[in-house]
Amino acid sequence: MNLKQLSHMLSLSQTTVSRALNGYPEVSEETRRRVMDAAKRHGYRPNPSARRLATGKSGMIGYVLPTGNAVDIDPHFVEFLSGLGDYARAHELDLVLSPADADDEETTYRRIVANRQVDAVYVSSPRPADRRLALVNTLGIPFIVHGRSEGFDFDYPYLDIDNEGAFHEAARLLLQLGHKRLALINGNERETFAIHRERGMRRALAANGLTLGERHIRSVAMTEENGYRAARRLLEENEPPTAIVCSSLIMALGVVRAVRDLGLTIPGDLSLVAHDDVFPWLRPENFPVPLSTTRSSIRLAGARVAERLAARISGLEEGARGEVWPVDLVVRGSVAGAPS
Amino acid sequence: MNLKQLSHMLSLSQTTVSRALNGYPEVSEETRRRVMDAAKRHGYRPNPSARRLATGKSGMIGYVLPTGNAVDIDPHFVEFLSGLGDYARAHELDLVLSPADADDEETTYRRIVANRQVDAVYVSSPRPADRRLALVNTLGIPFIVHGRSEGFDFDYPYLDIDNEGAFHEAARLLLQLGHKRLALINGNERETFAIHRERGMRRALAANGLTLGERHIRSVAMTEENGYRAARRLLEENEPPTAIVCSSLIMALGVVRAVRDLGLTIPGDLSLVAHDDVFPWLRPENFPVPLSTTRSSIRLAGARVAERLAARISGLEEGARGEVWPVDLVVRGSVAGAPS
DNA sequence: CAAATCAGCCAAAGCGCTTTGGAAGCCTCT
DNA sequence: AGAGGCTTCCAAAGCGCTTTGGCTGATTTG
Repeated sequence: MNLKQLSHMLSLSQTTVSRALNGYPEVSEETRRRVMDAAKRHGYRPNPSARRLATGKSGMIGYVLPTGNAVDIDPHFVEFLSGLGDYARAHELDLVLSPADADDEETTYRRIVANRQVDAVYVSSPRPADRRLALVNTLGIPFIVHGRSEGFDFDYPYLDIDNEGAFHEAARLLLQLGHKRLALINGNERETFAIHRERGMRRALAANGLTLGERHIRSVAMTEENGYRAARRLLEENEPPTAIVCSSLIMALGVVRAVRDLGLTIPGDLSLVAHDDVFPWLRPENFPVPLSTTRSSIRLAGARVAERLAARISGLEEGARGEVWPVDLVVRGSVAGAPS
Repeated sequence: MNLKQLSHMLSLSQTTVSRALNGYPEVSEETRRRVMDAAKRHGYRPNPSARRLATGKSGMIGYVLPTGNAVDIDPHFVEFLSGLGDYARAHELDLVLSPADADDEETTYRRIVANRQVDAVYVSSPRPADRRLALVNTLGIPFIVHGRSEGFDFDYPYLDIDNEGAFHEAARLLLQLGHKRLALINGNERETFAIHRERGMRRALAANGLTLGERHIRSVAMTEENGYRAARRLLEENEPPTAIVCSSLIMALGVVRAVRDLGLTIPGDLSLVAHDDVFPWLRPENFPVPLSTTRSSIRLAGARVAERLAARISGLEEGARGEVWPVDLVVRGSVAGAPS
């Protein structure tokens, strides 16, 4: 059932039917009703390919997926996706994943924009002065950044959580408990979120006249193994930290294992706080010692990004609005006063 | 730069240029070379929307993503996706995720097929007599199932691992070590993979004149918490199992925690084997006691599914070919002889 | 009362590609 | 020399939508 057939049944022109369906004003209310009715009854659905060719709009949002042998998509992605899907489902938006060589995403961005394959894109895990942002900004496709970049002379729309504030609060709590030697096990130091977290922690320390020594900060990919290694290195030093803040629950698993291996205890010998993106399959309250966390649901962020993308596509949202979500600090058993 | 302009520059018809580019025989080699050359030089890329409208082919593969508030996409998905991306990138295939209400995926399947949005789809986590299979089979779109279903009167193309064989081997090993009371912590019992695993284990037990009691099998969603709860229930019984086989590494985390909480040890009091889908962020060799596993890379499966989908789209693969991958049994420190 | 306005509809021209149904030119064969 | 067969190209008809530029008849305006 296509437009031609439908308009023929109604003894109307394709023009009128099309306009009736798309809510244009130059069609009488009665006619519109007739058309809408017939369309529903016959299950008419405009062919998206044809519509796309005519309008250039695809009804899909895009994401350039970095891939490669050495590239692992991390599990945060799937939670974000869940949220995105929650919103997209309700609005019949589809998501297009365009796999790209992790070393050359630019070509792929250019392709999907030139081909008008998607109406908008989102960019995630940005770095300072991330070239992808500059690119999508000049390409002129609606976009939203999940996270933030820095060092640009233009503004851009984003959704981020207050990573600096979160880690500032976490560190402040530990300091109040009397800890003097804090350490940070961070994510990839080239990503902005990691920079912000470090900054928040340094700020808290500075306020107490302390600093974060070079040796007390580790930046690694967020795996259990890396968490373990980082923790061992830290804890086997001369003056080991009495508190660790850690950028992910998965790394925290490794930290807990290291602590055990060394015959230490949490929170007796070490206080631990980790960031929790709220995975359904791994919860901080179920750690051997319930884990204190800075918590922010990445899934909710996904839904919000989808919502804003939809708004930008339809012109409801404009400009470079940035949105920063506060982060909860949830205190559980893994923190205690500094050992004397 | 579109076809019209290009053909104009070359003083050729659009027909000829199109045919030259698409490798049709009715064009002289010299002309083809000229055309190819000019196309490359001017960076001509056919507009996919137009091509799609004309041919009905989209160059994309589809996946219907079940969503909903109570629905969690599990982290296996992202690993599978990585593999799929690895292949798709090299072949300029895009992936379309169509979020659907988890209770009604059918509507979405019908939509993407009717709209010709994708050239092929894959279906994952099938259940016995899964309606999605019957649907895509009758809808006539090329597809591949990741996993298997059962109870149909038709065959279908799939890629699966030998879940039954894997768990049979795992159980056999434990039996050889003298264990008599085995337990299974399985995934959702309604999915075929879980059924196969249970079957494999029962077969090994039966060969030794043993059975898997109702109380010694748990089927739950694969989270750390569920692993913990299942293990506690099992281990707090009168005659607790001396060995557990577990369907995922994430649940195994919970099992390990339960064992610790109860003051037991691995492998002294309990031998443990788990299935490992090969996550980069959580490795069995890094468990407190290195974990024995049945191992199969879900990422490689993703790449293979993409490859076969591409083959089916281009007509290179036909029929209902099923492919079953063997699973490695990797023995590490978490298994030992049964306690006396 | 003629002119101007307006609501409501339509025919046709795109969008950029593929594919059908020739046609021209050149050989070969009888 | 004419018929038949290749090779190589082309014009034009789609694919199914949106949108431009009218056209008609009824209503308002000066």
